This record gives sequence, C-alpha cells and structure tokens, in this order.
Amino acid sequence: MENDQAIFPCSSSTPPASHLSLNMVNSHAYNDNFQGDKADGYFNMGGPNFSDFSQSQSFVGTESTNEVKSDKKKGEKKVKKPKYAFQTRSQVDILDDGYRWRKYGQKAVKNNKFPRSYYRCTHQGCHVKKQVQRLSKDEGVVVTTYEGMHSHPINKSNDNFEHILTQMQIYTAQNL
DNA sequence: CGATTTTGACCAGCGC
DNA sequence: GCGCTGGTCAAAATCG
Repeated sequence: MENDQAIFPCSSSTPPASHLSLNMVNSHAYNDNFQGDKADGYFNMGGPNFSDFSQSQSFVGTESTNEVKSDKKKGEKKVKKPKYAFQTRSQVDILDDGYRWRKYGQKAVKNNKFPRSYYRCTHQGCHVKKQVQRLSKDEGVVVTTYEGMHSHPINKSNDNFEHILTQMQIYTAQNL
C-alpha cells in the first residue's frame, strides 16, 4: 500500500467524482482553529448551511511523520502515514462508505466530549484505517479520518456513497 | 458458530 | 524523568 493519493476506490478509473476531492484542497487551511487540539492542518470549506446531509466537507492532508527507528512490536514500517479527514454533516456516526469496517478501539479525546472510534478495513490485505470523531462544539458534525488507501473493490452497492459524492461535487462547484 | 463490538490495559511519543 | 494524551491490542461479550 504505497499508494497514498486518494482514498476513493475510483481513483484508478478517474470517474467524474474523483476530481472533486482535488477541488476541496483549494480552500483556505487553518491549523489550530479546528478543535484547539494538535495542529493537524484541517481544510475547511463547508458553508454554514446547505441542505440535508454531508454538505460541509473538509479535507485534511496530515503528513504525520511517524517514524519508528527500530522495530519494537509489530515490525511494521511506519514511515509516513498520510491521513485524510472528512467533515460530514450527519446525525449518525457510522458513515457507510461501502467498505466493511471492524471497530478496534475507542478513546475519549481531550477537547471533545464524544469519544473517537477507530475502525479497520476487514478486507484481507487491506490495512486501511479510519477514525470517526464527533465535534463537541457541533454535535451534528462528524469527522471521518481515513488512513491508507483501499486496493480492492467494494463488496457493497456504493450507490449511496456515490450519491453523496455527486452532491459534494455539486456543492463544491457552487461554493468555489 | 463466526464475526464484530466493547472495554480495559498497554505502549509510544511528546511536553514540561 | 514523569505525566499526559493518543493509538492499538486482546479477551470477553454480544449479535446475526
């Protein structure tokens, strides 16, 4: 999994919905104003009010240089972990993007009243991780942080997420 | 019965 | 060096 560019499975086919993610990076980025926590670098471009769900999307390019000098336990080569965070307006924490996720942890964040859930892709050979976090400031905002990239097809009908992507593209075009 | 969730413990990185 | 915070593991519990 050396490919760290996009989190969408459609990056190889380059569908019309894939370039929208590039558009979102054009927004202004502020570091320490998102949650007051670690300066990760969140890109926010969502408007205050749009429509129903998933209207305010954020994009995060967090190059956490997590380098391990020597193999301690896992023996994994953790050189660089690019993370991509999405800020979604939703009432539910579980944003089904079409993949199968297995929850492997949950921790409470300091600045957030809501705990952060850690998920892992259950696909064989796919070590994509994702963490879902809800903002204590806005309980209707859910931040989903993806880590890694899927190299396998979705075993579900991604019609739902595709619909969301389409809406995101429309909103992005209107916003920009 | 298998897969997944829950929850506490453990560990590593960072700041003081 | 110690304490805090964040991330992962693993065993038990739960669900389908």
